[in-house]
Amino acid sequence: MARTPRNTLSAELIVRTALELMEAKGADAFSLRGVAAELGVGPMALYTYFRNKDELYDAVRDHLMSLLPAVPGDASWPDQVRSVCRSLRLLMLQHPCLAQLLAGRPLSGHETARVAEGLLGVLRSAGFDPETAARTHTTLFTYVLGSTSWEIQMAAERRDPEAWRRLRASMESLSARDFPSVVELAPELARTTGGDEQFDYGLDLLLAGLARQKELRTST
Amino acid sequence: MARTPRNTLSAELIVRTALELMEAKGADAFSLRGVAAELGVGPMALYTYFRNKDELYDAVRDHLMSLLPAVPGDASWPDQVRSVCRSLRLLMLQHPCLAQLLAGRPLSGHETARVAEGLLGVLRSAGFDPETAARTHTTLFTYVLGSTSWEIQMAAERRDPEAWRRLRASMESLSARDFPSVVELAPELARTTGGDEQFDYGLDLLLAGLARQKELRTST
DNA sequence: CACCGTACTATACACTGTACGTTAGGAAGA
DNA sequence: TCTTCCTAACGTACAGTGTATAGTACGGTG
Repeated sequence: MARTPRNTLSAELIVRTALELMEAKGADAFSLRGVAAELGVGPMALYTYFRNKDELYDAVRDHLMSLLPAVPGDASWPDQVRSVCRSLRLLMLQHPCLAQLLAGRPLSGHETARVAEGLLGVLRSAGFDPETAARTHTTLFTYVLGSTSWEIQMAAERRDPEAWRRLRASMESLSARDFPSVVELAPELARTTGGDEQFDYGLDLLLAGLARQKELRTST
Repeated sequence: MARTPRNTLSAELIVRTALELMEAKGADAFSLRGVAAELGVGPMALYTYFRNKDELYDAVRDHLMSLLPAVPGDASWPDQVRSVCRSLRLLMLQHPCLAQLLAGRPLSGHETARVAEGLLGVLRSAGFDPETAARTHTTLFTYVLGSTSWEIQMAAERRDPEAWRRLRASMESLSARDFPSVVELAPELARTTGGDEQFDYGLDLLLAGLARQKELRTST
């Protein structure tokens, strides 16, 4: 009788289960014991495949990153940049835990290099010099990360009635004397927190700045 | 004999102590019991002043935000925007835990409204319409947040020798066939991760995009 | 002086990640 | 076939965590 069946686990299975739990309950409510229980296994069984919790985090992150689509080859470079940035944002929106995984742990591994590769390739082909390409890549990447993380967090806020009530209350308690602009623009601020238009607005600002910089370079 | 001296605590003292611990050991290694021990008090004593850990987090965040300087009145609007963004970045660099506090919890409270107020005031004075001002504010804010969080995280990485070694190793194991651009631009990427120039580069892109957009609006 | 609210303590519970030592299933060698 | 060894999974244990609950003593007010 198979009291302790062997090879029921695998790194891939653990990662999949961990991802499910994170998506169901959020990345912070995730625990090793939780995923072990889900797999019907003791907590220590996971340590056969991962040295610690952080390593499992990284594996989940890399798995998610591997879902990123390739850069479309037939498009202008601004459209290619847009595509890469939107893909990353979309992936973060579909898997909200990804934001926390990207923010909380340093990147490493091949999958994260794929994002960089796509973007850097586009920029280099567009004629940017190495330093500018690297700087631009970092700028775009951090913009997507910050902007989308913020969006996700705000969306989560809106879903929790208690937190949402508090936020509204603290907004309305602001005196128009001390915070005239915030009070005046409250409806616009609420409307521009997240969404495709907001994301594209910032992205287009960056691209417009890039285009202008490119003009200046080539004209001299 | 004063076995249980009264009024030794206060919300402000707790916040100060919590901040010290966070800065010394990082925001994630912070615990209520640690603060209590530092204050020579039982863990539950803190619950007189804060309903839970998150509320203490928020109090620390608001305290840090109150350290932000006012917007300089005598400057062009792009310089004013630059000043606000740089101030926030500087504060985050001086208090690395602030990045985690801003990312992990929703904003609320008057102190966070102050940042918004400064930026929104500048943009409104510069002639931006309400919607554009709100959109621009969100874009700038999320850029500063994302960019500086990233910078802080990378700097922390570099300080930990073990993590740093791993990062280098995983970078060098990338094949030049699969990741030509990443491999080619590795030195530039390492150099452009963080620093004032990198931050200003992205900020200037955004400002250039804004300037161009402003031209287009006024010309029509 | 009696009283009561408030500031703090003590105890306890349900969690967490993980170090350590043990056990049993499968494969390989004699 | 029997022995041996490796390793996947187990169980136990420990030092933490946040916090619910109940108890206690001080300080100001009647």
